[in-house]
Amino acid sequence: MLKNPVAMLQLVERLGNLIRAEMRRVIGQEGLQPVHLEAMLFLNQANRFSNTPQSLAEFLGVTKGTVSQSLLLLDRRGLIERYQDEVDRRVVRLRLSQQGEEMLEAMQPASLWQSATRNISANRIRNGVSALRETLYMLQSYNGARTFGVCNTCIYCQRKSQRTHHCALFAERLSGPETRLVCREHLPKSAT
Amino acid sequence: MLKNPVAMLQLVERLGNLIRAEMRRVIGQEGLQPVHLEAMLFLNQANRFSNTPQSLAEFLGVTKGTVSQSLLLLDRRGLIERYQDEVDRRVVRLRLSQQGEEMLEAMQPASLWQSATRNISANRIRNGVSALRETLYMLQSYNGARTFGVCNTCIYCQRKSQRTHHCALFAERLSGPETRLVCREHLPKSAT
DNA sequence: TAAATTAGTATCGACTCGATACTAAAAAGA
DNA sequence: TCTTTTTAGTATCGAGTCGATACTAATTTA
Repeated sequence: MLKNPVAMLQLVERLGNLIRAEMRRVIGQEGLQPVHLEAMLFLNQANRFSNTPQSLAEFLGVTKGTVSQSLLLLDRRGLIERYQDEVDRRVVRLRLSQQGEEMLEAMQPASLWQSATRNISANRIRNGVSALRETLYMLQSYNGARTFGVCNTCIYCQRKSQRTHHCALFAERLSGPETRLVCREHLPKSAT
Repeated sequence: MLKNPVAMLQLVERLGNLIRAEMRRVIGQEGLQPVHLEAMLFLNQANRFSNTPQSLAEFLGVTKGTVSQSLLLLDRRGLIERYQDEVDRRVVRLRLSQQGEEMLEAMQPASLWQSATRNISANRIRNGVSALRETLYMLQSYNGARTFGVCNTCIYCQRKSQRTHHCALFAERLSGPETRLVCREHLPKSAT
């Protein structure tokens, strides 16, 4: 029964709630809810294998019915675009609209956080990030949730040359910028 | 433009959402929502100066009208008790009922987290906790939010003897167990 | 003693969220 | 090849959150 892990849990919980409250404050002026901002942040980061309602539902941890409703609203507001997949005509692809990108750009959700962490030593932050990341992977592996990481931490990612990569799962070539997007099939290298 | 603080923000955000989703899963079986569990956890920790609807609203970051609705529900379910303050008859005092305490006890919200952090070195966790705590204090000071800490990190807390403490703000004696509860008037010693 | 502040409640409308039921396309089996 | 099953997504319903607004009652201030 260690005390520090519990302290870390409570801190993460509290910080998460504060971030959420701040989100509500900022995005409430647009008539949106926190989950809408999270959806937009996800779509801004998701690679071409992961930009679907199903994937978003898994990321947010809600049912596909729920996510369908939120997407309806984002669509009505003109913040996202939906289009049918070419090969599998069941799946819907999602992307931020011009307007959605501009809203995200104007919001700068991380700016407050940047100043809040200004005086913390790089070393402590590095340690914190590493502890949090490992906890995240463990938690996700427990309940079989996806990790939604980027390619360079993924077991399927193979570096072909200086600037071309290859995904062994989808058997497709990846451009440099693509390897910095998050993927629903991500499997962390460090998974033991 | 440092990268690591942003990584830490995203990790906290993601972990916060996972915790929230897990909360929803666990407490949903009782027909409750995450915010109800958070309210109960707060009431389980709040000292006698802080167990009011107003204080809970500030902790949760919602309006008093919203919190009033949630308290109505918790009351209907018999999970909390409400009683009038003796001296100021406007204020309502809150406490967990027997049933509420038992539910919280049975839930063990931290158990998953405990095992997820098992293999992380104590040193990295300590660093993480310290970085997160400082970030939390900074964020709270920015928007004038309360810190809701415990007495031994509070500027008003004076140690009188081995086991008696004194609060300089309320000018009252504090028992040992009381100094381990959270207070809405908490002011961190380290505040610069 | 009157005015202002404070703690809390009530009501409304937009939205989340899970549950359930549905459609349509693709995959698996016979 | 022709079902049967699985998968991706949508529609609808009910309980609840949440902010906004309007209200009551007790306390504090002027």
